[in-house]
Amino acid sequence: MQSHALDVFRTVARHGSITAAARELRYTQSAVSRQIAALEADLGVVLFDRLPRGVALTEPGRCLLPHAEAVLERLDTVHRELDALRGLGAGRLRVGAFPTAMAALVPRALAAFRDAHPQVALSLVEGRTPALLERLLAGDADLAVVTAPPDQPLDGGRFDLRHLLDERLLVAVPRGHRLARRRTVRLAELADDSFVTGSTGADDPLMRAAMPPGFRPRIDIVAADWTGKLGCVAAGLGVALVPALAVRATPADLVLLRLHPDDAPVRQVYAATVAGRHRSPAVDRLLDGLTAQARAG
Amino acid sequence: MQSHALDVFRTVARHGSITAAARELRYTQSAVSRQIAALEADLGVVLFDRLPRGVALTEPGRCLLPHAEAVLERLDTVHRELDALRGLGAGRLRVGAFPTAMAALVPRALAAFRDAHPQVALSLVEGRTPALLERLLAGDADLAVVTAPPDQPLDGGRFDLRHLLDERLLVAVPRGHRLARRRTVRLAELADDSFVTGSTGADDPLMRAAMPPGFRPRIDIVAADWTGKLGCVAAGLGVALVPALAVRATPADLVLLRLHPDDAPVRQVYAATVAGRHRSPAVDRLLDGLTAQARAG
DNA sequence: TGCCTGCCATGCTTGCGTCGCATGGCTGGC
DNA sequence: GCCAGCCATGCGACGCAAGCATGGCAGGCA
Repeated sequence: MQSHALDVFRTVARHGSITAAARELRYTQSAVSRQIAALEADLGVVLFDRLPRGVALTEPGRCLLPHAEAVLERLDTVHRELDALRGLGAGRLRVGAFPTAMAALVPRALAAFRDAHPQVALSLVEGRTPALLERLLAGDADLAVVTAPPDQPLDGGRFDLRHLLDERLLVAVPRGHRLARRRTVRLAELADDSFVTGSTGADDPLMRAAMPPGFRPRIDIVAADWTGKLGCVAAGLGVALVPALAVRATPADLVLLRLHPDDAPVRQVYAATVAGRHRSPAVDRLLDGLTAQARAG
Repeated sequence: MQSHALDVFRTVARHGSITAAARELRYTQSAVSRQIAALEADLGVVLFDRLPRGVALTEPGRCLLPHAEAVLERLDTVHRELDALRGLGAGRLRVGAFPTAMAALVPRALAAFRDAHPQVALSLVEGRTPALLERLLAGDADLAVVTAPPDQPLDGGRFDLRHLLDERLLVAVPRGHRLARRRTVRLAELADDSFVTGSTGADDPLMRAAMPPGFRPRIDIVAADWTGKLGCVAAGLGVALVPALAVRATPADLVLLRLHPDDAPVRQVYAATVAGRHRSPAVDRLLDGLTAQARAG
């Protein structure tokens, strides 16, 4: 006896008509009639009385119906559970992350994910938050690790946002710098220092986020990546604002100072997916991994 | 997906070997191999890792196994319950009967049936023949004990009619009545007697059935049930026509006389089911019980 | 190292099962 | 009486299931 026959039986019972069930199931009436007859022969009972207009469940038919429904429901559960497992046994996971999240947080979470689910193909794209969100909406990414300065909150309606952490800004100064012994420093105390940034002036997101009104830093050096920036700082060519996420270990030739809370609004870091879209088990699993990684620091 | 495949899957999982499962299931190894492969293709997951010596359940395979067992167990339950229905181990039997058949014939047959098949749930509804037949057609009753006067034969085409007995009419007279010593009496001999009936005159089905043309009985007393009617007769207030079925025992203060065959057309009593409809074993068994009870008088 | 056995996968072939189309029979409504 | 609705069934085509035969791989033993 096959579960398909039980589905047909259930549909006929619901409609009280072989012809109507055949219509719904996209069969001819004759095929359904024969399927019911075969099921009756298999079970050795008559399941329906054939009336002039339709069919009526017999006692054995009434006995079978709840069982049929239970079996079909169970098989639905099977399919759902295997779908969930399948999502982690194969497939792809396309991730985007903003630059400083790519220093440690995201790579570590991805490495753990790959250890657990080696069959899932991973890809990681770096970008700035606005571009990453576009990728999400376009379906080119499954998940993006993004950040938002306090003055530019993310659109909570179009995205599901999982808060990962609040990111602090640090100041990198060379070990011999006059402020090297401090723990916390104010921006005003750096007014005479040259800043090493990723881009010139107001274009740099870090500088813009940290900039109180009227403060105009001197920028003599622009370096694209953190190796270059921190190298310049260590050589005494200037100081730099550094997101905590970008620091995997404190280099021996640098000192990292905290910015005073009044000078450095805290950036919030989220893992974003598109609201209302099916989320694969892999995405769910990576979300959990990122959350754990953020907690572990 | 068919339940047979689940049984094969379960057997392979138990043995940890396709070849051993094939042996138990009386298939070749190749057939079982292909059935597992088909199930895997159907579900979109790998259920077994193929080892040099046998097979091992994968994660999806381990997920499916308890579900497979539950579905197969459920289907076993289906088979058992339907077997029980087929063999009278369960189910319901809904019976209807016309009033005088409920005095002794039908209750006795039902009592015997319940003694033999206590798991079958019984219900009994009293009604007049036309209403009972409607209940049959509507599927609200499985069997009805009905009667038909000779001038109103039942529709033999829509119903299967099992003839149970021909019901005779008797005359109840008080023990001191002038005709009490007789065995048989003619209606004309009762012309001067007052009749006790269930309703006035021509409305009473018994009076109408027994009434020869031109015979106009005097009706002084109307009593609804047989206790009342026979009580009045015993008290000498009149005589009454009594269906043989209504008499469970001859009361000590009454004499029951037969009506002469020319005066009393015999009513036929049938057990009716709907023609062309599946008849459950319970119905068949009750038909036999009613027949036996009718013969036993 | 070579041979043998165990075990699963797969090609080829045959018979069975399923289903569409066409048709027949019955019932109920107009 | 005719028509429509509805279920059952014959015929034929196609797909599926399973046996036989064979291939490939791994492990054990002489």
